[in-house]
Amino acid sequence: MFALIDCNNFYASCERVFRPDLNGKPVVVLSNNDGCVIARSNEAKALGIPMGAPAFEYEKLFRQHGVQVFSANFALYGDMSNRVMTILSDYSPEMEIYSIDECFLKLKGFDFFNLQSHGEEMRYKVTKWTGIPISVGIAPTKALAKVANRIAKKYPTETKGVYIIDSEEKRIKALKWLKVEDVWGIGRQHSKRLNAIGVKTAFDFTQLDDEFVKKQMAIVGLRLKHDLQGIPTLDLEETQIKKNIATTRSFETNYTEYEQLAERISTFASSCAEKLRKQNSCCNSLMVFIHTNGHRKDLPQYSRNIVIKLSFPTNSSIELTKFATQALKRIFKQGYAYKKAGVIVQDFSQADSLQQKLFENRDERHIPLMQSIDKMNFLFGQQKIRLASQDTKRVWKMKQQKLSPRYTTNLNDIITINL
DNA sequence: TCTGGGGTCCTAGGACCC
DNA sequence: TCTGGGGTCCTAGGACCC
Repeated sequence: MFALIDCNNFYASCERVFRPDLNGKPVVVLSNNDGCVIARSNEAKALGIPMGAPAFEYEKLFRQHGVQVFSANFALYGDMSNRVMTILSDYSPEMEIYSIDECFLKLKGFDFFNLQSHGEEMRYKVTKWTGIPISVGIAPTKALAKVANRIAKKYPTETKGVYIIDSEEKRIKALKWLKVEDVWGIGRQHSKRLNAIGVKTAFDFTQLDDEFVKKQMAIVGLRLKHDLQGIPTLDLEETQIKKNIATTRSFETNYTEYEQLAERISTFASSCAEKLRKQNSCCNSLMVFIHTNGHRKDLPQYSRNIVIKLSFPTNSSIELTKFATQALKRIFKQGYAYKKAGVIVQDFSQADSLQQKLFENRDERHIPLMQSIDKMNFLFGQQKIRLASQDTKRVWKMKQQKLSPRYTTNLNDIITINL
């Protein structure tokens, strides 16, 4: 059996942990730059605020209904996630952290366990120790565990937040209840096509012919179908090491000058380098992209990306910044109002087993230098040591008007309790 | 005026090899 | 008029996830 544990309205719940006065009130969390709604409490969902809603379009509604609005506080959410995952890791030796607020547990050898009470205990302990409410779905396959989780979340009182699919009757009942567009792995495109041929529920989907599913949705779709039929096809995935690393941002205002973009690109490249070093990888290729604001039909549009093959694998901030700046030079065009840019590094090799090249002009001195920088930044706070090409005067700022304190990661922000 | 940021996997098709 | 048969590797683009 697999368990899928999912935090309810995760970001909104994190904000509430330290603001219990917000319980029962509508809460939304916005994306970077306070752009879109990326998390909603149940009360906010009930007001009809959709996922991804542009904040400026909903300002009036927020005010009318006293919706509590927060800027994304990823320092807080990341730390809360670690706490939740650490607790859950005690409930099975095999765990896959699927996203910031979700994990799978493999319950192999749990035949003599009462899974219902096992799930209820997880739920009790996580809520008690972190303040985050969770839902638990348990089933013979991952895709069915996802379905079970949905039921647990939808009917918290009836299920006590834990639902188990452990019989054929329950499986069929659950699949007939679930709309095909809500199935994990079936997105907008596929559900449109499926709906068109009369496939409305997850159950309808499992009744389709294998060949047909494979033709329409490739091998991924077929695996999903089998998993939903109760034939375990998807197993826990262990990959911890990322295959791509990106740092990209939208700007609060438009940038028109090369120098402004060059500073951003330098910062993004050195952030990618830092993330590479964290997972002990070097990259062999790098992409830089810039584009104007696609929503502004009144402005001339320009969008380009460029991929640079590096002559040697590296994770040095200095090297990557140099390559990224060269790349930017080749795609930058004067006369446009740029709104977004980013750096993506790809094609990794392991940092400690690099292939030596005959004409490699890699500077070995960067290795201890980067180690020292990382160490100092860890000790003295993020970004204390930066490259001169980065924003040393802290000119650049993200729009974050409703940022909550970093309650759990910054001593200055720790809460005070008056007894 | 204001519209996020990060990932994964798969497939088709082109370029190339012998 | 007729023009083989088998591979590999790479990339762009599509679909999906949270």
